[in-house]
Amino acid sequence: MTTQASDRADQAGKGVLGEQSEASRTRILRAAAQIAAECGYEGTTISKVTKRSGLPVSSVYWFFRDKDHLLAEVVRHSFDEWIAVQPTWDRPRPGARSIGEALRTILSRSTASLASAPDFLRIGHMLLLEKRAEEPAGRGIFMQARRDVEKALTAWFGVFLAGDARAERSDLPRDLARIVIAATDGLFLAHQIDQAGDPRDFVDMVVTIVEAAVEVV
Amino acid sequence: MTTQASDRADQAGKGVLGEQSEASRTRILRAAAQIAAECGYEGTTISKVTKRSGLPVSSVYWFFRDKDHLLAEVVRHSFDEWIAVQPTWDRPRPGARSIGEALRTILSRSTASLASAPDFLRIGHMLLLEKRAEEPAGRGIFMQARRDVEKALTAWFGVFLAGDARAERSDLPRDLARIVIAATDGLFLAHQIDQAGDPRDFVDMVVTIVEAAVEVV
DNA sequence: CGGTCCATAGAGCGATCACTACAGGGAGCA
DNA sequence: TGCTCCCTGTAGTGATCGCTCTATGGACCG
Repeated sequence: MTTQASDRADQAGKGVLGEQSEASRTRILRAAAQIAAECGYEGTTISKVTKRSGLPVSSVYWFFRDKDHLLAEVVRHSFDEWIAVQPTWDRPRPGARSIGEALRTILSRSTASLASAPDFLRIGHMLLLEKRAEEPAGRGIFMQARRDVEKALTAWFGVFLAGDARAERSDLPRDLARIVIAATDGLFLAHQIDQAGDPRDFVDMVVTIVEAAVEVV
Repeated sequence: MTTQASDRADQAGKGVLGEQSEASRTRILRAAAQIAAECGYEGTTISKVTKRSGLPVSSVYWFFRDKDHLLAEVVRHSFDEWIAVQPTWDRPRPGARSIGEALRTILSRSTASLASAPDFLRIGHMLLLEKRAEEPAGRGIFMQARRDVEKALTAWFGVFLAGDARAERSDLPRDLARIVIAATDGLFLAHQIDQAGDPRDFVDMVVTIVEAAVEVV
């Protein structure tokens, strides 16, 4: 899941855009992300994007094929920004003693960034909730990102539990990964209501749940 | 949280509509619920509603003030339908021995109906995800419904834990209620991707989590 | 039969939608 | 100076949006 070239750059055959060009493209993406967060998928109009970005409609269609591809790139761009600041899930931190401690370290950073720039998560959830006939391009991108995260989390749990007696149940790491993701989804949604909720409480909750789940199983 | 009279019935001063009238109103609500599930809030257009319901636009505006109030009534109607088939949360079932067993009984019925008619949950989640300036009427209705459920769940846990040593921590029942709600949200969302997932697995998961949480705290 | 009210039918309003066409400006190179 | 290419500016397309208007069919009451 890495950033691919835009529609325009694809046609030009180069992955590199000029400074001005890149800046304009990013301004459009940011404006679209904000508006999608406020008005939803269908509520995001090209007119609003041009007003907020300050760029004309022709610039939007210069960089992006149509509205659908614009929003797909918003999801991709936002997810790439998020994943770039994540700690590596490849293996447990060397100093970690318990699974709870290790998980807490990672989740603290993940949720902190989730609270600051969750556009891909917000828009992705919107796209998951709609079951329309012709699915938007952004939906596929979000689902792929989700699968990647689940895979990484599963691997992380797998490595951590290696040598453990419970490792015999081969689907335990995957179940734990799904619990973490589902808990993140549910509490991200709860956060939309109760903005005052402390992210650390959220982390405590998830860690408690996972520790307990490992204990019980 | 009970069904209120519609805009039209309000003006007429009577809560009762004729047979034909009630049937038409319900057809419009059902059509709007389906379309909102497919296309989202802004994607729900009066034109689509008239096509699917078979009733003309004038009938829609006869029963509902505008699009916003129509969708608010969809949320209310769907939630009322759901709550009507729920078991009472007032007190634990007499025969239940453990909190896990009691919770399992209730959650089994709740999730079974969630899988069949979750329109209010789906639309409600959409409304929660959007943080627009002027909030839709349906959002307030959904949040009130949510608070009612949290309250009932909190009371249920409170009664169940009465006399327990842990009852000293007065916010434990509320925390448990929020865990159940967040887990339901998260796994409802996961269900949108993996339609094949067995609801019973879902119940097992939540029960395990709550049992563990009670144990650990 | 005429009067009243409910619900439906359908035309049409101005505004906005996604998107296109095309001209023009500015930086680089000659 | 003139040519080229990238990006911007503006005007406009037909379609559809939410919503209003007026007319009408049918049930009930006299």
